[in-house]
Amino acid sequence: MSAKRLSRRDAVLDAAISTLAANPNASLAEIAAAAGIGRATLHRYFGSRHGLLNEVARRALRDVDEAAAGIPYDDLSPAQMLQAVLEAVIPLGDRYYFLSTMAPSHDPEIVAASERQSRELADMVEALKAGGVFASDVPTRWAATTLDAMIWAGWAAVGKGDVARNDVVDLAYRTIVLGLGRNQ
Amino acid sequence: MSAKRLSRRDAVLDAAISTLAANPNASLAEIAAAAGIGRATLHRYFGSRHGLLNEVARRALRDVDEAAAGIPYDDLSPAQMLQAVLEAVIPLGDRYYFLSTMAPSHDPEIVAASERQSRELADMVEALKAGGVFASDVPTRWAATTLDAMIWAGWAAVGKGDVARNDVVDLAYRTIVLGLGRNQ
DNA sequence: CTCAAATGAGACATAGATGTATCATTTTTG
DNA sequence: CAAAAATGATACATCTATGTCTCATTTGAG
Repeated sequence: MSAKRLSRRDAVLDAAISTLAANPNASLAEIAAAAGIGRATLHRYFGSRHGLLNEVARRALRDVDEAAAGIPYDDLSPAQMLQAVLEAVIPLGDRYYFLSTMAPSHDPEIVAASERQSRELADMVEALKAGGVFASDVPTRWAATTLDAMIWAGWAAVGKGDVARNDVVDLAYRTIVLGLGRNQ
Repeated sequence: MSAKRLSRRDAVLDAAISTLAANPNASLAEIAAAAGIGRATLHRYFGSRHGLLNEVARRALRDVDEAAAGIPYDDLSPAQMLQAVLEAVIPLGDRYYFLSTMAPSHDPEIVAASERQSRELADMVEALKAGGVFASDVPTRWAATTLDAMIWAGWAAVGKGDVARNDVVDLAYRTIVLGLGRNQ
C-alpha cells in the first residue's frame, strides 16, 4: 500500500498547489475538497497547515529540479537550451508562483533550495550571454526577472485561455530571445 | 475637516495596498498598524474587510486611470506612447498586482472597470501594431500578457532591489519593444 | 475470505480574525 | 475658548479556520 499511498499524497499535493494558486487564502477544508479527501485525512498526512505548505514547497522545488535535470544540456546550443527549459518549466508555472509568493520562508532548507534555483537561473543567463543569445549589456538580474515573469505569465495565459497551450513556448521563447537578445 | 479626512483615507488605502501586496493574508489589525491608526477607525472608515478591499480596488483602478489620463497621447509617436505608459504605470505595480490577484470579483462595477482597462490595453497593443512598433504576427492577447507581466515584474524587481528605480523603465521598454517588435 | 490499516464524517475545543459598542481623550470647527 | 466631531483603546460577542479525537465504514494485505 505504501506505493499507492505515496501516489495519493502526490495527488493531494497537486490539488493543493492548484487550489492555492487560484486562491492563496484557501482553507484546509477547500483544499481537502479539491483533493477529494476528508479534512481529517489531510491532517493525518501533513499534520498542520504549516506542514502542508512545507511539503508543497518541497514538491514544487523537486518538480522544477526534475524538469531541469531531464534536459540534455550538453547536446544543445544555448538557444536550444533556453527553448528546452521553457518547454519543461512553463507547465510548472503554478509551482513557480507558489514558491515566489507563499513558500514558507522559515524553513532554511527550502530557502536554501530556492536560492540555489535562483543561482542556477542566473548561471543560465550568463551562459546565454556568453553564447551570444542574450546581449551582454542586459543586466543579469533583469534577464532573470524577465525569464521568471515570462514563465509565470505564459502559464497563467494558458490557464486563462488567452494563449493556446501549444503556442505558449514559442511565443515566450521569441519574446525572450528578441527582448533580451542582441539587436543586430 | 473633510479635505483632511479624505487625504487620511487615501493614506490608509495606500498603506492597505502596500501591506496586502506584501502579504495577501494580512489581518485588519496588521493593516491598521501599518497605517498608524486604530483598528476601530479602520472599521469606521470602511465598515468591513470586504468594504476595505472594495475601496482599495476602486482606488487602484482610479490611480491607473489617472496615470493613463496624464499622458499626452496626441503629441507622441507610438513608441513614445509606450514609454510614457511604462513610466506612468510601473510605479503602480502594486495596484496592478492587487487588481489581478485579490480584487473583489463580486462587484460588477469593479469587474466592468477592470475589463475596460484590459480593453484599453488591448487597444494600445493594436495601435502599436499599426504603428509598426509591434510585429503584426504577435497575437494581441500575448502582447497584452507580456505588457502586464513586465509592468508587475519591473515593479517587483525594484522592490526586491534587483533593479534600480531609474533603470527599470528603460529595461522594460527595451525588452518589450525588441521582444514584441519586428525583427528587422 | 479475514483482519488490520486507512478513511470519511462528525463532534469538540481552541485560537485568531472580525464586527460592534462604549468611553475617555484628542483634534477640529466655529 | 467651547462645542462637536473624531480617534484610540478596550471589552465583548461572533464567526471561521484549525487541530484533535472518536467511531462506523471502507479498503487493502495476507
